[in-house]
Amino acid sequence: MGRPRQFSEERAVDAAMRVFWSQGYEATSTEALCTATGLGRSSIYNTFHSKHDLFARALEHYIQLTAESLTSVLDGEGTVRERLRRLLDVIVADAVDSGRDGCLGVNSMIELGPRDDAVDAMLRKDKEWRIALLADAVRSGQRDGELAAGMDPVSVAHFVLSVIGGIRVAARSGNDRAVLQGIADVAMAAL
Amino acid sequence: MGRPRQFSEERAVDAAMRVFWSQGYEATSTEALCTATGLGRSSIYNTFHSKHDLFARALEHYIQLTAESLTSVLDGEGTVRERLRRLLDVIVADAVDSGRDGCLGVNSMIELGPRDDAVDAMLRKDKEWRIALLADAVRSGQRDGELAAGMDPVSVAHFVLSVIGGIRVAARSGNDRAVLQGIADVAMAAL
DNA sequence: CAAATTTTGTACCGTTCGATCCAATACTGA
DNA sequence: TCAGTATTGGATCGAACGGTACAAAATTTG
Repeated sequence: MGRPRQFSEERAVDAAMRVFWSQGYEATSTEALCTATGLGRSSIYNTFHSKHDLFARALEHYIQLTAESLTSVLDGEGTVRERLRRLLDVIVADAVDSGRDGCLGVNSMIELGPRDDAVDAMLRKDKEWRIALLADAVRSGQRDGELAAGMDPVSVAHFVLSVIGGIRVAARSGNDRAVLQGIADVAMAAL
Repeated sequence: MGRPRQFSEERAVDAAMRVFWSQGYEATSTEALCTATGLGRSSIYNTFHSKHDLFARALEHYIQLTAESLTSVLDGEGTVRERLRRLLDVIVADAVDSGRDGCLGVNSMIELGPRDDAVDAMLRKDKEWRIALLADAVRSGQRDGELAAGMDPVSVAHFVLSVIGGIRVAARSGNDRAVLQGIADVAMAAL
């Protein structure tokens, strides 16, 4: 009962995510969120309670999107090395697509991680999950004799995540596709 | 002539650098800068003209410090591979020392790069300089037959910078020394 | 010593921030 | 049809922001 909503909550979260992504948390005003989502202040506060809560929703949405992308690549066809290669290619392609926005996860960890426990916990949990997924892939590649057995799978997982982070920072620094692709190429030589 | 300063400009810039480093630009209030530097508002604005200008000074100071560190490692003893290894070790050690502060350069590029031309230009110029230095080192290693000749030196340079960025992001994400060291170890396998 | 000059501390400026209040609006269910 | 309920737009809140004005204080120079 009551007056029905004139907007889609999911669409609003998605629009908010994009603004936070390109401008950062502090630099995004509530008015900017109103313009981007098309909602009025009342609707935003009535639905999401605060700027911080809306940001958490947006970040969760982003984490879910990228998680799906990661699993779909790692569950794909081919050897583990081929799949890791494809993972980096996807990262490069995404980085080129999103221009200088970089990665919302990395951006948020840097801007808010050290002083926002809620955000920190979300990103930490997601990171642990990705490390486990990558480490599993590495272990399976090592079992098949396809990846060097001497390396610690968890370290390799951290390395891959670190290279991904580095590529996204490089993208936000304005490097072009060739540079990002070159980084991915060299990184693959380590595996 | 006139009343003499009661503070050291250099010390003030250094103190400001540390606050910006750990809190970020937007999240650092002018009052926080007063407390950290020990100066009053008047002294800050009389000397540095604006928060943004003070930040530029602080960032320049940081860039200079890290540039000195980079040259001192790359100009050191040993093979190129040994020096690159030592470079990553220094990065890891610094990252552990500065705790979750990460790298002011990376932090600033992410927070301000896309919307602050002055900051963007400073960081871009510094990056180009570091790429050139690293690429030179790689080329010299390749001439001596000590590094694989097949790789593009500039790509390798970007890779190293990217790994450094990744390590610093990982540090700001709260990873401990063992994780950071593991990333450096795997990265060295690519060279 | 006094005029000139610069720094310093304090009070304050206008603006913008995130957030709230409230009446008008648009629905549901009895 | 109308009481009840939730959403909406608009006005507005107090706090905090970056920055300024101004006079007292502390020097140098003549």
